[in-house]
Amino acid sequence: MKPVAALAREGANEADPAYVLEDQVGHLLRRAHQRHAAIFQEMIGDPQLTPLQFAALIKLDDLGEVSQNELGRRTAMDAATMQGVIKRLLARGLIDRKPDPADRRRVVLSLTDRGGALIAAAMPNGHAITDETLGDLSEAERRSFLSLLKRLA
Amino acid sequence: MKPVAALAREGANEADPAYVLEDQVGHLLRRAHQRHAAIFQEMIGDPQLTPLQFAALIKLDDLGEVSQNELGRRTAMDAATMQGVIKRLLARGLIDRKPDPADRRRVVLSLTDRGGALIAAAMPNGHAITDETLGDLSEAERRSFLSLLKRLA
DNA sequence: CCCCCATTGTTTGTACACAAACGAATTCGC
DNA sequence: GCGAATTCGTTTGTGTACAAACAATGGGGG
Repeated sequence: MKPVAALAREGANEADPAYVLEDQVGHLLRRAHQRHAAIFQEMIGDPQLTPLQFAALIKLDDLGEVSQNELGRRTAMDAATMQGVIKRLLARGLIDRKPDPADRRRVVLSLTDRGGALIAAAMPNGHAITDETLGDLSEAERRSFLSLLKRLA
Repeated sequence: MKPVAALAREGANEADPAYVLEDQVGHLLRRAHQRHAAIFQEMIGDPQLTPLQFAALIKLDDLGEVSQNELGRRTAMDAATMQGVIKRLLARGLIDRKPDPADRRRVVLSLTDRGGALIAAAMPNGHAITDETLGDLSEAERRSFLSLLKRLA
């Protein structure tokens, strides 16, 4: 069968643009994200630590004590995803968890000493990962790219 | 405990840059990708069709008959991920699958009529999704962003 | 011709990602 | 106060994403 894309280009409406997978934002975002994840895993220094876990630890360090949902909002993870991340961080003793006396629905999360030590050690790697991900872009290109990317995110 | 980030800023090395999660490429890529996935699901027109499945169908239409691994390479999916995608497309009767007579390790994939009809119907939505994802960027900004993003992917 | 090596597709295990539904607790409107 | 709506954390189910190990097949070099 002849490609639909080709048929469309021959069809009545000559304005039908071709759909080239490699040019679609979604596909490019997915690939760039994949590449970043690979770089992260290679450079973060702790094979068990994932990008989401690192993000959660960083934000926890930033905020001090927070509830689980609040931390999820700050790191752009939904509540169900947060479950798994928190479970694994607890299992490794990187965070603590206690009930909130003022609101019995909530749990309060905080960084343990181990967690603090881990992010202190990993933070330079985090910068290196960002640098490596940006690849061969110049300083001006990096600023421009990040500023545009922020408007999409 | 005081944030490690703050400690670093007070520490011996004043050049230690702050690690602001919201400014990291990885985090922004992840959020942009999430947003795109949400837009895709809302606008593609078929609630069952995912971005990966659509990409596989498009590439299959493009290439005609291909092996599973080859299709995976062209769509940036690894072999294990491809398994699941192919299984679901087969279950919906959107693609066909037959052994390659010339190489008994391979299976040859091809689009069914149903699959062809689906992508013909969905392709305009695909363009609309790309447009929506790019949001309020101007034409010049879109070109610039896509060109930079390609260099990262 | 045969052994080594690469490739193909599969399975298993771990980790995101989100919808949907849930019970429990809190807050808000009146 | 008090009933409705909201929020919190959890579970289940589906779908990426990839490492690692596997059997079967194919190709190439000696």
